[in-house]
Amino acid sequence: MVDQLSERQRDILGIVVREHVSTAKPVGSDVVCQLCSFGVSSATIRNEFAYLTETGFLTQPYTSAGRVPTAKGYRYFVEQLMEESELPVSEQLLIRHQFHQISLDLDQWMKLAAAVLAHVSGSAALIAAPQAQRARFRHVQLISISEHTGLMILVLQDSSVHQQMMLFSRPIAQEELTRLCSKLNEQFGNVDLETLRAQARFDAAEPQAKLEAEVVQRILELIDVHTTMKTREIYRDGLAHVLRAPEFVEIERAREIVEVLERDSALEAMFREAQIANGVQVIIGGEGKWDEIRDCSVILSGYGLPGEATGVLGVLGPMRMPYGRTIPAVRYVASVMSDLLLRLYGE
Amino acid sequence: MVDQLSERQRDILGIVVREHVSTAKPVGSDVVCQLCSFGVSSATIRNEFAYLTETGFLTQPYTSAGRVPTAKGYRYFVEQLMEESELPVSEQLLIRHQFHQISLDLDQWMKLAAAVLAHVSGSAALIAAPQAQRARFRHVQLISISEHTGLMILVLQDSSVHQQMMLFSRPIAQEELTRLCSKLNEQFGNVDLETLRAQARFDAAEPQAKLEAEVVQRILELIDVHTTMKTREIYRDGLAHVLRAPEFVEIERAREIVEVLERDSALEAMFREAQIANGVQVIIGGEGKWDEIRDCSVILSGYGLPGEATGVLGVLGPMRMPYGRTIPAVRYVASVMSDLLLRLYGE
DNA sequence: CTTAGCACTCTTGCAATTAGAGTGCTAAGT
DNA sequence: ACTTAGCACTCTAATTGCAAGAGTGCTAAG
Repeated sequence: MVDQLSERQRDILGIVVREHVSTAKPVGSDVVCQLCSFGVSSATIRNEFAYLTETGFLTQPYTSAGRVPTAKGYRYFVEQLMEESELPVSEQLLIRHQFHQISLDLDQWMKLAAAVLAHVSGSAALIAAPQAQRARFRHVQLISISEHTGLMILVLQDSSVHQQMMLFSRPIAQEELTRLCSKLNEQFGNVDLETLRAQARFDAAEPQAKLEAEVVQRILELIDVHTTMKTREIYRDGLAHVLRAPEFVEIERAREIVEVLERDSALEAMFREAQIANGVQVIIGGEGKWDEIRDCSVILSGYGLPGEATGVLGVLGPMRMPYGRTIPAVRYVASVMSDLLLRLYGE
Repeated sequence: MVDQLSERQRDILGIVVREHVSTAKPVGSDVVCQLCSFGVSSATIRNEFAYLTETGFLTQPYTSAGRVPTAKGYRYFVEQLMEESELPVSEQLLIRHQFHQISLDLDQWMKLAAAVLAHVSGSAALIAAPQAQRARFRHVQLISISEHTGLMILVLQDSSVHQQMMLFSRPIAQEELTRLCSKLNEQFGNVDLETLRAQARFDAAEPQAKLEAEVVQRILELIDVHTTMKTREIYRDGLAHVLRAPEFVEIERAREIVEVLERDSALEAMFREAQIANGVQVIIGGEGKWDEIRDCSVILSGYGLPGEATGVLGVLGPMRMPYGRTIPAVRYVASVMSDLLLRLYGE
């Protein structure tokens, strides 16, 4: 990315990107000529085109067609040329308002966030639930369902609630479960995960408290699952939007994208990168790593409370995307979600 | 549907359906002629074609092409002609095994059910979480998050767990919350919903127990939401499968379907019907009611414990669908889910 | 360095043609 | 009265050719 572009080349690249984004067609030299402010002829533009094509910022779909930006071209545009246009304040307020309308519920928020993001971006929206980096025990409750089954409810320090069924090897009454829970809640009240783990090992050695040992075991398992970010819920919306883009008229391409969007593991791979980087992350054309989305771009942003609980949200759309509008939109929704989480998890 | 078809007409219709399902192309008279057992010429078949077309079981995509079954044709096939071929026992066992592999967790089961259904049917799988017809209180827990916020966890008789954040108008400590919960749990232990509702009205009149009144209020709200089936979670999988069908090469059609599959409300409308009927329900070509899926079929089945908690699952695919295989598949997965729920909710 | 001019390339759209599939009808056969 | 061979007819799908147009690359002159 050491290529130095002249002022004019930058301008031309910018024009080509903007024009191509809005028309979806290759951009010819005289179109640029008419749009650009410096008075030069289309022949000059053509010379510059030749250079930009040689250096990999543009391509031609076929010999002697207009030019189309490459992934490298878009990248340059996003990093150097683009100017972001914030969401209009009225829309910002509308969004914030919608979140405050609904109840204080993470699940609802996630769905709304996906819907809002899909709406403002016109692309497919993705959002992964926030996840704690390190989890601490807060509360456990065991509820007897039948003689041999119970429902365990676990609340962690980050306010996440987890539930799991348990099968008991002997009949156990609610009273015994309640007693056990009181004990555990008191005992583990503000204990570190490591301490808890040590405790578990200790308990396992003592055969008399079989039930307790098992419950503790389960608690640890759930915490592990919660922390490894393998299983977090991914919310999607506006999937149909991407099928609107002309680059997906051939159903094959469209199916490929839908398959990626459906496969949690594929998305997690991208999310992982974005969660580490801070700020908005733009993946253009799969960046060589994800061939299935070679003509898509993904705009992601982490959100949440760093160190406490963080998630990832963003959009996936055609590479030919209005970055200048979409990036601020993603950033804004991320900030709204962060604010909400701050309220939810307490200060 | 009073049309009487002769033995031979039925046979021909069956052949056309089966052939069209496997080739996706209009079926000509001599193809049928070669496939049918009774020795008649293609001219005779053509005469029968004319009748079947007139009575609305078949159509021609254009004058002088082969015949294609109409929705009515498929309907007749499904109800009278089709013979179901059960899933091979090996596959049945494999499926059951998969469910027993994973932990005793409804959410996991739903995801797996969707995946399995998508896999065996080769279409898009849909599954709505089971929902209680009438809900009874079982347990409530309030956990202090910060001075002014608390997390309410509500467990109903059907083992469903609900959570909601609460904002307090005055600082409240965990002790007070715990005390309140104990009281409520004892008081409402096995109380009917109606009694609870009456209680709430009574409480509202007494100003001194503001917190308690609000908690009870929230509990009732959650139960309402849980029972109205407006909000239950819908799991999807194998969405990309339907884009494989040749009827969706024109992206427009494909987008329409994806839009329907994405919109919860659209699916709920269909689910509602299937939940009432028992056994497997087949909706062919939208049945005049849902134009967006005019060339799709939906196969649905209720599952769960009637009177206790029931859900709906099924698949959506092109109208040209191997009903004889798909219907048993849906039925089988529904039965597996019912068995699992029986275990989960206790006998 | 810029630009006018021009030949060249490639797509796109349109029309005409052909081959083939499959029908519908008629008239003859059983 | 049902069946069937025969045949004209219709419509699609694939191929071809052609003309228009867009846009380029190159060259030579400003």
